[in-house]
Amino acid sequence: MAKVLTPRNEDFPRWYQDVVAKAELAENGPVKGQQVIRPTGFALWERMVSEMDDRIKDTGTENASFPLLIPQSYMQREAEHVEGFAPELWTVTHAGGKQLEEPVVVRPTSETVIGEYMAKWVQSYRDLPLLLNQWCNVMRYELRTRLFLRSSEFLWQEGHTAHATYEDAHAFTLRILHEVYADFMENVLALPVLTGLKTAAERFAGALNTFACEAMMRDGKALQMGTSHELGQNFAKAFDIQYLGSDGKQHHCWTTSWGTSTRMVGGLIMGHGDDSGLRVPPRLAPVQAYVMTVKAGDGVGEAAAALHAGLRDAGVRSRLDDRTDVPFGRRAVDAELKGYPVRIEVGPRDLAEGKAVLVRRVDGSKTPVGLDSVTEAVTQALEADQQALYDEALRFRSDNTTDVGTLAEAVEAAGTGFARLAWSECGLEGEAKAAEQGVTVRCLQRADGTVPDSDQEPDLVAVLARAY
RNA sequence: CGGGACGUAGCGCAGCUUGGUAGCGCACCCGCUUUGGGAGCGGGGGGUCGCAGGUUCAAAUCCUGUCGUCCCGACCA
Repeated sequence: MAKVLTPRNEDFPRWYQDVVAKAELAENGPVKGQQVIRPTGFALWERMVSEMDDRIKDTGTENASFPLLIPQSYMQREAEHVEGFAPELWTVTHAGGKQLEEPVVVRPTSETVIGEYMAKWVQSYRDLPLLLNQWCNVMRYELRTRLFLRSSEFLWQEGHTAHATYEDAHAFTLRILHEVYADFMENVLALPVLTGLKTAAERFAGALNTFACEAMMRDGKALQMGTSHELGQNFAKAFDIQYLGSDGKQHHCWTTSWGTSTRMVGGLIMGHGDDSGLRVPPRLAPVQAYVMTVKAGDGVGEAAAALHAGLRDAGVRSRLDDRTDVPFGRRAVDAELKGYPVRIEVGPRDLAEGKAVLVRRVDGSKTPVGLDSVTEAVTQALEADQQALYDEALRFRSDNTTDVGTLAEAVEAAGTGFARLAWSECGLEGEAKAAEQGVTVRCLQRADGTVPDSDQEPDLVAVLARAY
């Protein structure tokens, strides 16, 4: 078979670009760092949005929409926040052909505008918690960009909540991390993620603590897939988000914010893809089953259409390809590039035996299946392959995670994967030193892998890796 | 933003050293034969050579600048 993609082990970044291009996921926009997401890529994002949105709403959070443009003065109200985002801001200085009196910034994130409105909407402890989310685009100026992984404009979801107490805000931050983010990533994206606490160096600008989900890509590098921040009372004080408590006194709220972006599409590609292209986990897949005619023949088109209809009736997201003007090989290769979990091939030879061929993307296996049992076989395959992808990714991560005793060993091990080192052995100095060699502390965990409440806990483990 | 490489048709590239009317493969269009793993043959369309200056009778080719892309760093979802 002709080589369609640069092999992963030959040049991983090139392989990634090849997949993005050949699977028709996205391409560069006309302005530096921007991206055009094509229908095949956007369909993946839409499925992510759908699954994530359900989980977000299950926490009682409601969607709303806030403006793209933010007064520059808002950004400046929280000192660390401005400082952290200043290098990434896009600023609008003109409108209607005239210079603006106060420049406005294009949102890099919306803590500030939303904080302003939270302050209006929260009056009493009875208004709490206030749980908001918005799906939108944000812009951050970036020096080095890569499709999906880092672009100047990207799509995301940002949740913003206000709570009466520290405990409630803290608990909610972790609830989002586990019940929404990690749950979605592991059960839908089939990507095992480490959940942990970010070090001060990696913390969100203006946050008390940042928690994150980190996944391992197939080149051993880490990708931060989502973050959940407890903002303490920093923004509440900057934006005067106060409530009257049952004690008759005014109190500042405790706020949180949390986000996941189109970067997850990049994670999906690099977490599951192989030398033939994308491999999309069935629960996520916009197209789960791809029914294709192999070649023209008596009753072939009809049989394929019937199988397609049967699958749809059974709730399978099926697509029919009955084209006869494109050779079989090209269509098969294309289906593999796009990572459709299963393919049903129907040709005259199969029909003569009353069968179709079930091809599974995960392992490439081909199994003849009686026409009557195609739907059942597909359903079972989808179920099994969702698990197979997760298991494979988990195994890869375990095989490439090393427990080490010194910083030097950690940096060495991070060349191929994750290194686990006692935080007491690493420390802020070790973190800075590793950073010089392109290795960062991805997160801090307790020895048993659970998420610490703060970096002051004893016996924490630092996970070090190279990262995207 | 520093270091390196590269911008020639939608994609991948040759041509540049030694200036002289722009080429190849794939993709695209038409026809016929094909369709069980990127089909074959024949015919055809498409590029002010990233952009702007300069040198020259003449610039894809030489010079300067600029923009963009990729890789490595610094900054980051």
